[in-house]
Amino acid sequence: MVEAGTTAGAALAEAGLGEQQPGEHAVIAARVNGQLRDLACPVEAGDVVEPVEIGSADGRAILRHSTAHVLAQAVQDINPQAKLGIGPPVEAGFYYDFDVDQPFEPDALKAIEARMRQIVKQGQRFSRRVVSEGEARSELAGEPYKLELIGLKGGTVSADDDESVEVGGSELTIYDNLNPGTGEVIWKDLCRGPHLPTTRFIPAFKLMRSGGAYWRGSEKNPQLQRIYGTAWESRSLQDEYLAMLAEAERRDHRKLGAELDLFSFPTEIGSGLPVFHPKGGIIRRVMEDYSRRRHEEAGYQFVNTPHITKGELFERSGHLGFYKESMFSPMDIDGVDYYAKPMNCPMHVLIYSSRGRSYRELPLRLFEFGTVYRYEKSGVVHGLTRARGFTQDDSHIFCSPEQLAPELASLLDFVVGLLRDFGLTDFEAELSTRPEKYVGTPEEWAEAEAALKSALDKSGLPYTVAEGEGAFYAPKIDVHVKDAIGRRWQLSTLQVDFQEPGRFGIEYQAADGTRQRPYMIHRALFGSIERFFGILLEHYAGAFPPWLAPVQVVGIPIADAHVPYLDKVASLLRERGIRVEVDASDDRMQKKIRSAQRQKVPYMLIAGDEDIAADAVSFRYRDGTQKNGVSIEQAIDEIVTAVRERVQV
RNA sequence: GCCGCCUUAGCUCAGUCGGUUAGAGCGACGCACUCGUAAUGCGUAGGUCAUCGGUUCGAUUCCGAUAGGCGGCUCCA
Repeated sequence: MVEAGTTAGAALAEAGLGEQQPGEHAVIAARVNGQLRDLACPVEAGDVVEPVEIGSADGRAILRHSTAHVLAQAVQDINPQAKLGIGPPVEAGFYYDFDVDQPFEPDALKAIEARMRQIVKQGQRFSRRVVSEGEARSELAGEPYKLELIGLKGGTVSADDDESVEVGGSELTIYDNLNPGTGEVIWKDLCRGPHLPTTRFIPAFKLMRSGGAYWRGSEKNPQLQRIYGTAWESRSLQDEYLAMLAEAERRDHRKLGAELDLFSFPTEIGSGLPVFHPKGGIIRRVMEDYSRRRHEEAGYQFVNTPHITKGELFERSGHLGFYKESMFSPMDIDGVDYYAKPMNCPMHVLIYSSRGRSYRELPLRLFEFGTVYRYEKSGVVHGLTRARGFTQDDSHIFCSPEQLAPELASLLDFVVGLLRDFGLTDFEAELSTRPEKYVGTPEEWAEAEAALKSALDKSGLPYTVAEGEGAFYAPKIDVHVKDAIGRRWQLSTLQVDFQEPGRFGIEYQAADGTRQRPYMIHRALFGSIERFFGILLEHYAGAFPPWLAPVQVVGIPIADAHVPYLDKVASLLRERGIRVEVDASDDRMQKKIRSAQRQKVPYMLIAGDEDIAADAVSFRYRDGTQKNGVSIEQAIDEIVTAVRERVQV
């Protein structure tokens, strides 16, 4: 509670709430009656004023937003012709869009960054000024995009849009950047604010990259040039962030895939169409085998369907109506259009309807590793995570209405259990509910959403609700995982479908003799095998746990004479199902260790005279530790157990 | 699909302001060495400088198109 006639900053200072000096813990803004405000904002008697530290979520957003202004000023300094788009804070940074004649080149970013450092050093003051629409229009006459935003104000711009940082408040405001000595206006921008007190409050920032971006996010609009940057409350936190990015680059599955000889994308085959090499093939086969076994145990029945089909099938399912753009062009077979399938579900529905079905058969769970082809636009193809041909671990479950809730609950349990077995531990779910455009009745939706929600509640998974984000035919649960370096990936999806059973007119005969329409649940667990493979590869940085490692053991002889002994150990391991190689090349032993280490082989078994004399081997693990003189029997047991238990070592 | 950048040996990368024999390291192969926990030495092979077209006396180098890749945007049923 404060007195009248002062500012938020002064009120906080008087109350001894935080340091208003540049630095890692600086108070850089205030929350006045719950609203974020500049420290220079006047306050009234009775207002509740709270400090906003630069390191808080709000504080970082303000820091990054202010840094975006510094970027824009620097760009216009260097190129006065540049027109301003928008410049909001985003996750871990900020961007600013510009309309420029020449796109930015890497060297240009360096020059802009240098100019930004000068501006930061100068300590320009951010000063807020309320303007009328007419004033704003005349002051910003040279900024066509800003004028467009002014025209939109109160129209389509919602508080969630990036554009709201320019015009999101209840009144139009311009922020002037003032010379700290003379008070002269150096630069100005239409902006909602709030901002840092001065540019000196920016402790660390860096420009990251540039690229094209459609004005207001629509490909119908002209393309602007966007510059991305990041900013942090301290140099060390920025360094940490940059180190995380470097680590992500080190783990890039496209890079590891080539280094470890797992898969490739031959140009001759086509963009987005991977081939798996023997080592990648082993990992993939182990993944599939394990998944297959678990599905069998859970009561799934395995089916197989072809890769191409008459267009009629996808007309009936609705895909050709809604998703034709994402399908490969048809091929003409005897005068009929055939398509590569983008989804497996219509074929599974046909298996269901191949004969009459009884309620006694439900829930009927059909499962297939079904390869699908989707025409992804050329600019979006990305390694294994966004391919044009990939294999879904796809399942469709047909059940009666009363089976829906329990089936969903056990499905969710099954999904998470299997993901855990692959070493993922951090899950989050998202429930997407009825969108504006939907099919079916509100009652059906409410029932399905309630079933999904109760499944989530039972699972104990943390989840968020995404209102209106469901597919037009179904609400859904998406399961997200966090990987070893904290990145979130969307994997599994569960959808309750009202649409397709009706389109195909499928039925079952109920206990009372009536014909009923089953519910259908779509469920992909890995999503796509390829994508999941890529995610696991990055999660483990290529160092797969023994059960998944393509080569589980490498035998390394001290000298050639020890090769036969290791061959004998290897054949014992092979009998136990272990994938083992003996390195009989004429490299020196140190080199062999280095090679095995670089291939991220979980176990190196080394043998020389001492080991042979003791009927033993010596372990070297991936972390460089060693265990010498282990009896052959114990060594085999240790390895076999680790593989069976699916532990990481 | 759109904007920008890139493509030289299996991989990572030098290099050529347009000039005749395009280099290195790693990897592969061969020979010697027979070694106790992350690179032994020597040698050999390997390139239509992505593809096609243009400019030029001459193009890996400059220009254009195509393919593929990378970073963004849009998209991701």
